[in-house]
Amino acid sequence: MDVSHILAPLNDAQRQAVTAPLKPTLVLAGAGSGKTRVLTHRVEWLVQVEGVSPHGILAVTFTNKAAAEMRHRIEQQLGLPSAPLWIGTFHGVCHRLLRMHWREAGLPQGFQILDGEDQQRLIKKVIRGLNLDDTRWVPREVAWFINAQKDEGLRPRHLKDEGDPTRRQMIKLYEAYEEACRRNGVVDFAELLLRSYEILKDAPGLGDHYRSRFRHVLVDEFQDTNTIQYEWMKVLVGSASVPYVVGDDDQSIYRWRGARVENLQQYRKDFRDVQLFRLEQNYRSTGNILDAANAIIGNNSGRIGKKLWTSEGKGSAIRLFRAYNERDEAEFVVNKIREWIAQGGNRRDNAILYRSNAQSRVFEEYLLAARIPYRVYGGLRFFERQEIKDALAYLRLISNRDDDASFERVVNLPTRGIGARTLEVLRAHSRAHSKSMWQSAFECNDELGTKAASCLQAFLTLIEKLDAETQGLPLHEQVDHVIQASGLAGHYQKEKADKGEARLENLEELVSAARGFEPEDDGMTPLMAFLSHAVLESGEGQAEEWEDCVQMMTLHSAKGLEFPVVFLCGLEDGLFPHQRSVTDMHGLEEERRLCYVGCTRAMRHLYLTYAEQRRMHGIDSYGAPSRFIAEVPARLVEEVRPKVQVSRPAYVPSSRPGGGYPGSRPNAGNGYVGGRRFQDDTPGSLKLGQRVRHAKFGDGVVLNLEGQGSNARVQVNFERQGTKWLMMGYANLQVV
DNA sequence: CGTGGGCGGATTTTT
DNA sequence: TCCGCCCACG
Repeated sequence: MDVSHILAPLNDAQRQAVTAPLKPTLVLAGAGSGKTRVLTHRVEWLVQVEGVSPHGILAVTFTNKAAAEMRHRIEQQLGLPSAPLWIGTFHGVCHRLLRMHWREAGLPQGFQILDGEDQQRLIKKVIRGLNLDDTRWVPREVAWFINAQKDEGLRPRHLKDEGDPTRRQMIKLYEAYEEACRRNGVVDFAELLLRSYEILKDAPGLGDHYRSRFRHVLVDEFQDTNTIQYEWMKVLVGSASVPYVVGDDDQSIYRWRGARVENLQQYRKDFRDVQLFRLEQNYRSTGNILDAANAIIGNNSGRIGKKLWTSEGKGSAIRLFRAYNERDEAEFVVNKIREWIAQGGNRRDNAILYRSNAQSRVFEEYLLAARIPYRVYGGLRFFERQEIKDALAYLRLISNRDDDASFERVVNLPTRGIGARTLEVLRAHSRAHSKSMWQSAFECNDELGTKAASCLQAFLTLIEKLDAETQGLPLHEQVDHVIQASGLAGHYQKEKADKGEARLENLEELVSAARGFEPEDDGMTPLMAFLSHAVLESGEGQAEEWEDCVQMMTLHSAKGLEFPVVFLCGLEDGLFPHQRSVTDMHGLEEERRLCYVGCTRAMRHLYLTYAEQRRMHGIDSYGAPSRFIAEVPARLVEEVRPKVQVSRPAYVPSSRPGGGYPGSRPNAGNGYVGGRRFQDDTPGSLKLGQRVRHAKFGDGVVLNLEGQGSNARVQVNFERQGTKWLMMGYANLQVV
């Protein structure tokens, strides 16, 4: 058989991985090394060369995007529909299993899925139901606890309070929450995995069935798997199937939400004789960028080990910009983007990456002022919008009357005279009798006033009516009818002009989404399938405009993407690495991986920027440059300072007093210090080298002075706090 | 029942 | 500083 078309587009390492013998495999795939290509070609290889039936292949990813991409590429390569293959996210695949085996899973046939927000609402309800103070028992934290347990595969019965009263209460809340979910016929995201794992493990015959069906299980982004995902995979692979996992320990950035890089190593122990392949040739970035990334990540311990290289050239230097403050930083970035566009580049070639969302605002302001279109990733997604969730709540109530979250959401939307008092009665009743709000609504009439009772009955009738009226209609007409007849459309029509209009447009968009929705085979009604789809795939870019925009996002959301020009911003200790991550080594190393991820997004140009002063949460802070800056070899870095005419070389040898930054490794020797213009008219009585005292920062030595009058600034190397720029007017420095 | 002002809290995010 | 939530008022 001629297999050249499978192998031709691959480099040597990729070819080894694609054609690997049929036994447990680990492909260590560096950033930009053609990971997806290897996965899809492996599938092709299995089918066309090894004669594996597509029916026997399962491929799992983390995001819908990755799953869609994989499906698309496999269809293209194989030239046939990928339907017989199971390709999906962990959650998607587990969901499918639970739909098919709802009986074994002990779920109602029409069970629905809670998204994070729904989950938190329900938890809040549970907290209040137990008469607990929800400032002491914060729903967010309780949700965190519960999810963390589920991610570890733990049920309340597995947990011990260890004599800790807080923990004991948390466990009780977990139990009560499980009970509430059962009553409402809902499952949260973590539950999809855990429940699915449990039935594969315990339901008679089920595990065997799937183990003999899926002889090949491929897992993408393996470094992001958490405990339950790994256990799930193991139970599915069993002893006879062939696992093929692809990942990169250096790109593990989700430890904080339960991901365990150790799973890579664990995998090598749990499966005997795992063959390891390394993909190290990078097709994305220039040599300098890779050298920088390699150097940074080299400071981490316990890596499996990998070094990216490219056959292309070195490319331009990595540009470092020291800004006075966050506005200066934004101005610099926007100017560089302007230049790029002026030279004929696309706006979308530019990505502004930052550690935390709060940083985006300043960039937005400057881009707005410069009239450069931009797009901020990670806002509310389509199916998470208020009006969409309202409409979905009606639809969910139609499919499952016991869904309390949905009930409470729309029972009085639009206003129909059902107030807090009425709801309190219902809640009390449903708590006391372990019934859903819907059931309680039928049984509470004598506990309510006649008016309240009749309003409530009207709502119940409305839902029944909507259900009856939409029976047999095509999905999009069902959606449309519910939006209209529930009064939602009218409600939003009344809202203030542009806001209400936007909401109505979104509701129309929801109808279009329903029109374009193609339900899968499984025994679900189209409506149920659509509702699950809405939760599981919250609709990144539902109404995505194909506009040429500057891209802005956190480092986390940048993973997997690439851009010709990358601005890695806010490189200050405390911000990146984040204050809350530097206390332990694991945290710091994860921040470093994040930095590595950021750098490796860049194809041609990488800018690193930091601000000496940054206003955040209304307070000015002075952060030292990120320690990661010092980890980039000096020979790769070129300092940019467009605001000041540099009349002397930017590099000042270490003879300079206090050179280097606190937190940087000794002898990192980067040439980014110095070079600032000295003023002839030194403000006040301060002189270079002068010892001064600051109320907060303590004693230090004046390194640099610049500006005049109210703009005068002084750089001081404090003994304890390191080097900082201060405004002369506010610093109130005393000469020692 | 809806809104406005006061209060507290503010990494990172997918499903 | 800014956003979201809660409560008090109209």
